[in-house]
Formats: sequence, structure tokens, C-alpha cells
Amino acid sequence: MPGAGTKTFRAGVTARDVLTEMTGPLPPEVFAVSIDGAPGDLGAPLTRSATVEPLTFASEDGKEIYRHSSAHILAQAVKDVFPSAQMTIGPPIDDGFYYDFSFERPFTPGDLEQIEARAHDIIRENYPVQRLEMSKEEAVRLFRDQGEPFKVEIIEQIEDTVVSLYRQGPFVDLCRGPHVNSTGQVRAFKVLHSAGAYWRGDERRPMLQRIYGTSFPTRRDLDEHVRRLEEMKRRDHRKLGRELDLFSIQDDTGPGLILWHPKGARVRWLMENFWREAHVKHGYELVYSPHIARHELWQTSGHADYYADNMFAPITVESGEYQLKPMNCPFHILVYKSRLRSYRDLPVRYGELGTVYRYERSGVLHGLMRVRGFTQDDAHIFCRPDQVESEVGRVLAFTVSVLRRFGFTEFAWYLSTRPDTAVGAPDEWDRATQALEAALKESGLPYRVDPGEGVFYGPKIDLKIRDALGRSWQCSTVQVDFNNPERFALSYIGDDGAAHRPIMIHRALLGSIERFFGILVEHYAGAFPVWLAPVQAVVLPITDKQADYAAQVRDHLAEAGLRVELDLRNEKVGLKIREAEQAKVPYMLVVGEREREARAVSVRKRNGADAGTMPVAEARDLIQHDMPSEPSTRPALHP
RNA sequence: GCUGGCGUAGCUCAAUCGGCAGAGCAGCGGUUUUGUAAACCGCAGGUUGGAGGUUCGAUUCCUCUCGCCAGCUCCA
Repeated sequence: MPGAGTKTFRAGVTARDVLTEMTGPLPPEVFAVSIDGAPGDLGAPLTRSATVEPLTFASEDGKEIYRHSSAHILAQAVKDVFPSAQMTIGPPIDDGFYYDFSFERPFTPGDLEQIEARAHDIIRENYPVQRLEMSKEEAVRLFRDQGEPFKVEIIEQIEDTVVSLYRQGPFVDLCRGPHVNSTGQVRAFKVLHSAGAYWRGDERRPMLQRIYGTSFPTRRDLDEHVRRLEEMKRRDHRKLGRELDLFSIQDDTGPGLILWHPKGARVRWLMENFWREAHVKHGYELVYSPHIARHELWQTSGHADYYADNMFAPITVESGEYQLKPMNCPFHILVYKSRLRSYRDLPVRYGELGTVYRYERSGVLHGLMRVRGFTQDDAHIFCRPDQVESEVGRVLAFTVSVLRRFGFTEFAWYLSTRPDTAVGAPDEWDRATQALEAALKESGLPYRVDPGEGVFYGPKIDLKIRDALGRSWQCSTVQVDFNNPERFALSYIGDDGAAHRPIMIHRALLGSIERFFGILVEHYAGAFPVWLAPVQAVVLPITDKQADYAAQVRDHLAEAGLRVELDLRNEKVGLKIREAEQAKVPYMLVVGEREREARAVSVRKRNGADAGTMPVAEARDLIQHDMPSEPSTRPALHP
């Protein structure tokens, strides 16, 4: 940093003065500072020696301040346009900010336009942003006078005796801060949309009107972000699912239940074949279990009590009540229990693509991402306590290799520790948590600890993957379970001849096949990699004089195991290409008179790339080399 | 589940103030034998999500209901 160094100032000097003194006039993009690592206002007075650094939008802290100030500008604009709207809260969020208002009706698109126009004025007017401090009583009086009951409620819950407020022009809001130096420092500002939200997220409390917006340091960054939002829309798996004829969800079937069409089903079985082969290679045994079971089984497992809200109602049959399964674990446990186990047998690894049904509230259903019937790529590992670490290590390596195969290379790992309400002895928890942590360390994977976020029955590791648009999705999870071995009285005979309790590890790599498929559709924008493409190549004869030859080409490739189609329609090749492009077929093999005479094909790759004319065998090799050569997955921890 | 918005042909969308429901694409029939992202002509396609109500008359207004969308909440 230019001007880095140490200098002595009089107490009470502002951060701005310190920076100016040491590095010269502040560049306009600096709108706040970090003081010993904590974000602060440019105008913050310094009372003791500290390290002062400029903050810009480039840092996470800076981005939050910028968006938080943007939310204040939004609130000021709303109050100007609709003085009767009451303010509540307005925090920054991942890609922007929102502000919740209590208002007599929902905001219309026209309202939002007016609000945005007013916000632009406020930015242009460039009000200085000023921090004020006052006693709680004074602040309560101020907001009560201004008719802001929600602000009063917030202040009354603050424990400090003094609260801070920020003023910009005539507008004042309660806020911890920090904020930008003046409203003009927010450059590119956009109101996005509005939706209802409850005060404090509680549906028994008043419905508020939330306005979402976003802001960036330059118009270009904002445009880029808007383009990204449009790209997300373009890739929406619900839209592509219909356009590519992959799946449907129909009213006649019911919400949250998926119909897999032939093309989608083909991708699914390719995913599943790979999954099964990879699991067998990694020492798993595959099992199958029924979709319903006696309700008593779910009482034993505990689901009937703690998971009841997510279960479909039991089905009454002559011999009692049966329950549609929301989980696979009890079945795998019963397979384990079907005979006596020796310590030599462990670990036992059971895997299943198990379809489960869960009652999800109607408002939360979303395409393939949140459904009522889905297939978990589930497995349960029964092992000795001393095997937990190595088993978890194996799972981590396996997970990475499988996800890489599907095209994901960026991972974020999370270790969740003991929550407040938990079963199992604390020292058991400590040992298991240490085993998980050791496995992460051993694997060389960077991870974050989420304290208290574990499941009640044991600690867990979660993995989030980043997709092509930079969004992250949680798919994989590895969970240690102390509870079920206890509930089902699982045991194995140790080398001492006595019975011992095994530890159970639940794990899913893809999470749900449906959801993971949806993520793949969006990640690839429907253009699946060749190994997953429902149709890998289409043969396009130019006239029906090449029909016989085109059929030979098709047969040749099909015999080599490729998924190939033949387009014999009486249409111009331009149309056939257009439709193959729209279907995102990776290879188009055009055959006209020239190709027929030369026993060749003209290869066009999807997105227009011309790969030239070549013999059929060469085209076959070209396509085959565009796929991973075998389904095996070697551990590949380091991307 | 809650709040708001929206349901018109297979898809994308029109239809003034309550006055005969329409287009493009897809489909079907024909013509065309075609060289790297849309040939031409014609035909057919609808209980306007469903039920009820107001009205001489409802896609349009009202009630209920089902579904979808954006959020909230939830997410072992």
C-alpha cells in the first residue's frame, strides 16, 4: 500500500485525515476504512493507535457497507415517494440488498419505477452521510415522532444505552453502520423487484413489503450483473426441461412429482450407471429396499416423532399401518441386522439409489430442486469407532472424484459441530468431531467450522459446489450417527468376543438425483457433456439420395456404442442443423454426395465449430475421445 | 402453509369499456431434393385451469377451488 508506515496523530483525528495525511488525497472509490480489521466510517474518530486501511467495493466488508448504504438510499426514496410507508429493516444480501416496509398495499412495478427514479436523484444530490449518537430514549422519541413504530420496537430491544443513527439530507435511519461517506458514492443503483415478507420472519406478525435492489461501483458491473440474472433465467432447468423434452411436472400427477421423459431418463440412467459402477469399485455393496414399511419401523427409528411433519400420512392395511418412506436408513440398518456381524466384517458399506417421499409445504416446491418424491444417492457405512476417520477420508476422496466427473471443480467444505439439543455422550461427540476434522486435514481440504450446526444425532461434513454461474449448491453430506445404532441395538462381535456398538455414517454425494440433474442442466445450460448427452450425434443427409449411406453411418456409430440418431426428414440441411443445435446435440454429421462417394462425414460440433470432413471411423474416434475413457474414478482430492 | 401476482391452442403470446377468441412456432396434408441455425401453399387446432354467481351477454366482474411464479416460513 503506498504510504504504508507508522505515524503519530492527535487523539480524535478522523480515519479520513490519517489516510489523506499518509497517502495523499483519497481516490473516489474509497468510501470507508478498516480500523484494526473492523470496518468503520471515513469520519470515525481515532482515539488510540490503530492500523487504518482504506475500504472499497473490492472487499467483502466494503461490499456490505456499499449495499447497506444503498438500502438506506432506497428507504429514503420510498419515504419521499410514499411518506406513509413505515421503515423496518434493510440489510445487504449476497447480490444486493433489500428493505422491508409496512405499507397499505403491495408496491406495483410503477411504484418501483418512481422509487428508483427518486433514488437516482438522491444519489445525484450527493448528501453527506453523517453518524449521530443519542440515548435510546431520545432515539425512541425521534422515531415515535416520525411515525416509525417498527424502529421504536427495534431500539427498545437494543441493550446499549446509546444508539447510533445515520443522517443523509433530511433522512435519518437507525443503524449500527458504517456507511459510505456520501450518497453520491453509490454509483450504479437498481431496484429489482418486490415481494411480501413477514416482520421478523414470523407469519403471525404483520406482512411487510420487501423491495430488492442491487448496486455496483460502475454501470458496467451492474449491467454485467443484470446479464447474469438473465443468463440464470435462460438456463432455468424448468424452461430447458420443457424445451429439451427432459421431464415434466403435471397437474394430473400432482405437485412435486416428476415425470421423466425419454431424453431426461436417458441422462438419468447414465448418471446412475456411472454411480453404481463407481460405488462397486469403491467397496460398496448395492441394496434395494421397499417404498413403504410398517409404521412401527419409523417409531423405532424415531422418524415418526421428530420427522412427522415431513412424512406423508400412514396407509392403513389389514395388518396395520404402513408408512411411505422419507429415508432409506432404517432399511439398510435392517440388512445389517439380518445376521451376526464380526469386527472382521467391518466396515460394511451399503449403497442405494433410494426413492423417498417427503411432504413439503406447497409454497416451497420448485422444479426439480425441491420436490415431494426424489431419489437419494444414499449409503450407510457401519464401522468400528476406530474406523470412522479412515472411512470419512475415503468418502471425501470418493465425493471429489465423482463431482469432478460431473464437471464441478470448486468446492467449499463445512464441518458442523454439536448443536444444543443432541443425543450421545459429549466425549463421543468429541471423538467423532475430531475424526471428521482429522479426515478433512488428512485430505488437505480447506474447510470452515459451523459451530452447533450438526444434526442432533452426530456431527457432519457438508460440501458445496460452485456452478458455471458461480452459484453454490449443497449436495454432498457425510453424517456420523450415534442415535440409530442405539435405537436399533446394532452390534458386532469384537476380537474380545463381546458385543460392541458400531458407528453409522450416512452419506450422499449428489444428494438427490432429481436436484443434481437440475443443477447439471443449469450448469451446462442444457448442453450436457458428451458422456451424458441423451443424443451424442445426429446424421444429417442432404437429400434422400444419401439415405442409405446415412443409415450405414448411423449403424456404424451405434455399433460402437454411441447414441446416434438419423434425420431422414424431407427438409433442408439448414433446418436439420438448426434443430440439432437447439437440441444441443454435440455432434452433427452431414452427409451429401461428396461424403457418400468418399465414405466420409462432414463433422460439425455444437455451437458451430466445423471439425472438417473425415472418414466415419475417424469421426467415431473423435466422439469417443470426447468422453472419459472408463467409468472408474480414482481419488482426486486436489482439483 | 402465508402474502402478492398469474392461469387463453402442444409452446410463446394477443383480444379497447362486459359484445362472434386471434397470431407466430409446433402438428397434419401437399409442393419442393435441398450443403452447415428456419423453403412454399393449405388444413386443423379452444368447455379461455375447474365449480358456482352477477348479467340479455363473462376470457373480461364477484366467490370458492386447483395449479404455477416471486418471496416469507420451513429444510434431519
